[in-house]
This record gives sequence, C-alpha cells and structure tokens, in this order.
Amino acid sequence: MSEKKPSGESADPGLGADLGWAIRLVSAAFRRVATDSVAELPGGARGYLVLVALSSGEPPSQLALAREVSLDRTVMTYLLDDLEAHELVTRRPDPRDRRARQVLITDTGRARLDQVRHSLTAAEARLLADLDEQDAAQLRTLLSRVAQTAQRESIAPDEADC
Amino acid sequence: MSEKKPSGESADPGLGADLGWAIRLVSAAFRRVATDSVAELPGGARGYLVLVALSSGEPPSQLALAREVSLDRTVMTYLLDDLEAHELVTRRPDPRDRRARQVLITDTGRARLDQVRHSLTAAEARLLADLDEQDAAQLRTLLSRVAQTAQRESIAPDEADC
DNA sequence: TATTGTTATACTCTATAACTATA
DNA sequence: TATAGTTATAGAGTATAACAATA
Repeated sequence: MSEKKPSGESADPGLGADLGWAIRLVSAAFRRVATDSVAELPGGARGYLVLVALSSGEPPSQLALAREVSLDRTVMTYLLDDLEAHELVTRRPDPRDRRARQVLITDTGRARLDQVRHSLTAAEARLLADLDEQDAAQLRTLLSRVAQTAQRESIAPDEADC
Repeated sequence: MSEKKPSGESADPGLGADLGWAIRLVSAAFRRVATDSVAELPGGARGYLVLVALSSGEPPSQLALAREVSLDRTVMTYLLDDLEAHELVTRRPDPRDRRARQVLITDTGRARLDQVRHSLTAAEARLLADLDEQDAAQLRTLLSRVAQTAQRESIAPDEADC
C-alpha cells in the first residue's frame, strides 16, 4: 500500500477505477464486437461510416463527405475506390461544378448497410448484456449527451477509427 | 428522441443516433482532452498506463507488465527505454530469475504520475461538463459496469491506445 | 489564385521473426 | 527445449506535398 496522495486522488485505482480506463475498455470492446460486423465491408468501419453518411440527404462531394466522417480527403479517394469497386457507391460529376464529384450509395450499398446495421445492433446488445433495459437506455442517453457536447465544442473528432 | 429501430432500418439515423457513434465520439473526445494531459509523458498514453500499473503492487517483470496493459513485449522494451531515460522508472535484474528484469517506478515517476492524474481529472470534468453531478456519477457507474463485463468476458482489449 | 480530386513520397506504428542469455 | 528481453526487418496506415483540372 505504498501510496502517495497529493490531495484528492483516488486511493489506488490500480487500473480499474477511472473514467478514462472505462472509456478505453468500452471503446475497445465495442470496436471488437463491431469489427466483426463490418469485417466484410470494404474499408471496414470507415466504409460503414461513409455508407451511413450517404444513406440520407443530398449526394455530397468527396470533400464534404470526408469532412462529415472526419477523414482526410486522400483517404477518401482510396476508400471510395474500394467501395465503388464493390458497387456499393457510385461517383458522378457534379453538373454544377466540374471539379467535384457527387457520391451516391447504390441499392446494393443500402442493402449491405442494412445488414451491417442489424449486425451492429446485435453487437451492441451483447455489449450491454449486463444492463437492464432502463440502465441501457440511460447509458445511451448520457453517452449521446456527452457526445453532442464534445462534438459541439469540437473537443472531439479528428481521428476516425471505430 | 433517438430510438433504435431494429427492423425498419430505412428510418435514417443519419450519424447522430446510434450507440457506436456516441462511443466513438466520446472516446475520441476523451482521447483528445487526455492527449494534452499525457503529452509531455514519454510514450504518451502508454507511458501513463505503465506508470499506473507500476504505482502499486510488486515490481513486475517486463512481460507481466506488458500483459497487464495489453502491449506487445517488443513495444514494452522501447517504452521502458524511453521512460527510464527520463528517470521515471528503473530496471533491475530479478534476483530469482536472471533472465527477467523488475520494473520499478521512481519517485520522479510517482510525482509525474500524480501531475498527470490531476490533469486527467480536470480533463474528465471538462468532458462531462454538461452533466450534473448525479448524471455524471451514473455515467461512470454504467461505463464501469460495461467495462467490467467486457473485460471479464474478454470481449475486450488487445488494442492499447488511449 | 483557390479548390476538388488524385497520385507519389515519407514517416510512424505495429507485428514478426531472429538473436542472447538464462532456465 | 522453453522463456525474458532485445534488436532488426517488413508491412500497414497515415500524413504531406505535389499535381491536373476547374473555378
């Protein structure tokens, strides 16, 4: 029990007590269960994010898309090449700006996205298996609130791994 | 509000509704605020994890330490080289097994660890700024429970980034 | 001159395997 | 023969910058 307590530090958290560690573990656990769900998808987690972003709204340019999912535009090129090769998305020139290309999700892409979403839902359920329905809902709510705060204050993203 | 719909997928959560995205954002946000806290630390987040692991219990071997924080033993070599160069840890031969080396945290290391912990506490507070005390406590509790589940079922770690 | 998308290059990680010294 | 630690090498992933086409 050789502890140095400068002021209000937790006595000896070892590794299991603090929020950062919990976030780390939960994030890693979710990534793990989610990885299986997106494994067959070109680009993995990133491919999923792109498909989600494309599933609604107007077809964005590659740059707009890259910004939305917090990816570099050079990465977006490779990623879309891959997705397009598998016919999950298509690219077409923007009639109003011939520099830009509009990205669209295909029907195949939508079908694939739905599959992955189902799989992810199951994965989430597995992750939260120990919580009753009320606690699970509470956790979702709280996480969403923190996430929104983080996003709003742009404390947040820039690194995009799932 | 944002509700999961397992069957009617075409609803369109965009990107802001699902648990995975929230976890992703929160994790990224935490990593971001935490990165500043551990920036000066040799090895960054990993250096922190190692110091925490060393701050209690018997001095472990490098291998045991590597397993505890889910790092490869080859990575541990570099990391400890770095930490030792900054005099935050020391290595000494294990008298009972001359192949192994015991790793110890130094007083400098402990002082540094306390600084980082304070900084991290502040970072956490910033992250949870929008939650009142009760909600924050609830979130910590729920996350810890999920983390423990994940760890126990070893759904979890293997990737060690903060 | 600035912007979209692409390509090429370099750099950082990580994983793998090989090597030593002990057991 | 197996294990703890180190070192070297190769591969993946990422970022940076340069480039062509268009605005």
